[in-house]
Amino acid sequence: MDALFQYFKKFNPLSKEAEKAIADISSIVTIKKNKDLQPISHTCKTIYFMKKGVARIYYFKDGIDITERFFFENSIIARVESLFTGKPSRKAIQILEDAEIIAINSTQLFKLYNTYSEIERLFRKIFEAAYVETVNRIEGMQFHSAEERYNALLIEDPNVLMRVPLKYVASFLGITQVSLSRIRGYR
Amino acid sequence: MDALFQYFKKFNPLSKEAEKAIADISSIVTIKKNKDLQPISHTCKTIYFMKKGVARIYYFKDGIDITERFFFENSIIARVESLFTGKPSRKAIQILEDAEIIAINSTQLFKLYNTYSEIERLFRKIFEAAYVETVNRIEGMQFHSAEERYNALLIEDPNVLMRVPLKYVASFLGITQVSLSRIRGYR
DNA sequence: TTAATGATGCCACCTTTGTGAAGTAAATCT
DNA sequence: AGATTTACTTCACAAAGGTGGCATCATTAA
Repeated sequence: MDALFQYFKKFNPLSKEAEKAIADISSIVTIKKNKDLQPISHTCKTIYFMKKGVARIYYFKDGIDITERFFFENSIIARVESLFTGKPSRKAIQILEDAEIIAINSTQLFKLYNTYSEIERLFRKIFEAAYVETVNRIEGMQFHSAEERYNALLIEDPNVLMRVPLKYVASFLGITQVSLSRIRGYR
Repeated sequence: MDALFQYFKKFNPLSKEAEKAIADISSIVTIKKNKDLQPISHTCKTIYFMKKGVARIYYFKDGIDITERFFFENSIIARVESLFTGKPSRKAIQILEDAEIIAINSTQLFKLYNTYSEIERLFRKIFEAAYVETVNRIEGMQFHSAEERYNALLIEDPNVLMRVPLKYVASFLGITQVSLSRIRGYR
């Protein structure tokens, strides 16, 4: 649980009581490669913290598997389009490397917001930062060729290319596996 | 100011005092078409509410003007990648139709978060909703042809095509003006 | 260990989109 | 109103990326 509180400190330090309140509504999940942590069409009621392992959020568009994004150690995993709307998600979370994950019950967490405004503030800041990342990603997608997007990934997040099958990387970049292979071939 | 509080009600109703506190740090701006409400490379310290008019966020990539998104009546305008990080923004806000805008001083607003947790909650919810919209937009960009993206825009946000010059729509869709013209030609 | 499956790379061919150039229409400015 | 700029469209050509097929190598399962 310590890794989680260390992570929180970067956003908003918590009192001991607040940490305990979060610990009380959390549990540790270990899950094997290729399993779905959460399946498609379930409503997201859990916020996850990746202690160890790799995961991705994916969905199907016209029958094709598309990766929305990847998650590595020390990051928060959530399908926000379900978590914040209460609607079922069309997306699933899949484990790509045997993982150890902390699961926080979001229904209870949101109740804690009423008692501990420091917790509400913490998660406000966490999701503000995630929002900024997402806005920046749109910029990357809007006017760059596949090759430029690949090279950017190579520099900014080499983890992805070392720990994740290329077929998932391709759809993440918005291209087919063939195009990705072609681009990598340019060397 | 009333339009703003009406808008807030959809997210988190405020007490009269909280409304007054926000009114005290806000001002009304009227600004003409084609003017920049905020220029590139300024750090964003204002959250805007569009009462009347149209605006866009844009930036330059390799010397080319790219539109990130549009804003119409009854929406919050902010360059979050600057607002939430304190860094200067590479983006500007430009007015596309004579506008009447409410400007909220964000430095003072963030201070109000300490006194009025209802205000912190309100803006948490506003930006959570904006975050969800942004995540959904990535989905639209990841695996659709330019023609599909155009048709989706035609259905979901016809305002854009009726009130905004096509050259701005093109870069918003991630294509050139020539491609957009070609697609529209298919009729 | 062998079979089966999955991941990757590569080829030929075709479709979509970008580029540069040019023309027309509409808006804006004295 | 006339001049100038801006918006939009079109064309011919080039480049990028998708499709279907197939070969190879690595991983997993029996």
